[in-house]
Amino acid sequence: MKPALLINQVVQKVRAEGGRMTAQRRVILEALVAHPGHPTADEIFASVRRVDPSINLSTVYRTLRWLEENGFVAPRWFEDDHRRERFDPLTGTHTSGEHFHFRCRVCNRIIEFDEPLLAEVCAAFEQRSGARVESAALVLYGVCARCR
Amino acid sequence: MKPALLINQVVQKVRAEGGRMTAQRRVILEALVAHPGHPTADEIFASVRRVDPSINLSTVYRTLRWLEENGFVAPRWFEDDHRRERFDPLTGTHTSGEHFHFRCRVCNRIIEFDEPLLAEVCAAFEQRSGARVESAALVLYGVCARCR
DNA sequence: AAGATTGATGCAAATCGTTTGCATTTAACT
DNA sequence: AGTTAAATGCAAACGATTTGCATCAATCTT
Ligand SMILES: [Mn+2]
Ligand SMILES: [Mn+2]
Ligand SMILES: [Zn+2]
Ligand SMILES: [Zn+2]
Repeated sequence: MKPALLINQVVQKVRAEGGRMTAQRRVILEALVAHPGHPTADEIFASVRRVDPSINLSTVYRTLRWLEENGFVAPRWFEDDHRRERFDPLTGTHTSGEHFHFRCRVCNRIIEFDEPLLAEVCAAFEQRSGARVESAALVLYGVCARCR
Repeated sequence: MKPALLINQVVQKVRAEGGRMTAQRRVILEALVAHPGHPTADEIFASVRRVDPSINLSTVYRTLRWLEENGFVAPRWFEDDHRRERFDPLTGTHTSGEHFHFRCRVCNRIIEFDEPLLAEVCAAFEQRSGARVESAALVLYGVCARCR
């Protein structure tokens, strides 16, 4: 999905809800999709401020929450600063399905990956425990290829 | 590892560091190992308060941090209240190695499990990406057998 | 056993990321 | 252009955790 398409989708959803497409929402959305990796609210805030210096951090949060509730971004937490929420635009290669993350302890880069084996892990647990597994969060930590 | 043994180990480590084994530390440690699941700081606080009503929450935190730094408990976060830290006493069946968690969305129970397949998931990612994987956090979410 | 030493405690205040209430602005409808 | 209510900016509140500091008490010294 191209960024432009994403914006159109968002416009559509906003209208469908009787909402309004404001300049702030547009700018935040652009900053989000332009951002590599998984930015925090204040990374987006800093980025957006360069375009519109009068924008407020609470607007950034409100917009991100709205995007989250409407399935455009997913919230993520990683063990090192587990307290700071990160936002994962569901617009890249991994749009639709689940995907997983590797975080480099040296450069903090996050690498996304998919892994069919994980479905088997879930299936094995379901069978063993009798539970129904609905979603899975997997984060690997280590040192990325570049940092070795 | 039996709770009593754990306490001895802690005493040993405390002394080795020139620290002091206080009544508070003992009570907190007992509350922690007695607690099923993965308690939060204020669950432990509440539990400890019944034994020693004059104990302070900051003492609970300081003790938990010390236990964490010394490898007696591991910090955990789960997606629903991701902001509240939970403490995992490394004293049960899964003491030494990594283990993983399933969290029931209905009763919030946490089930621990181990899964050899996960080593393969890591190996596959290492090979594909050139990264070195040092640890993995996997949490499954769904509905447990009891709640279905 | 009493005193000295200093690590740990209790308390209150600070911190930090995020949320909320409210007066004001403004997008979208008429 | 005028009306309506959704969204904004601002400041204050929030909740979990941390910190500074005076006091207490576990362990060491005598
Ligand atoms: Mn991602
Ligand atoms: Mn556990
Ligand atoms: Zn790296
Ligand atoms: Zn359940």
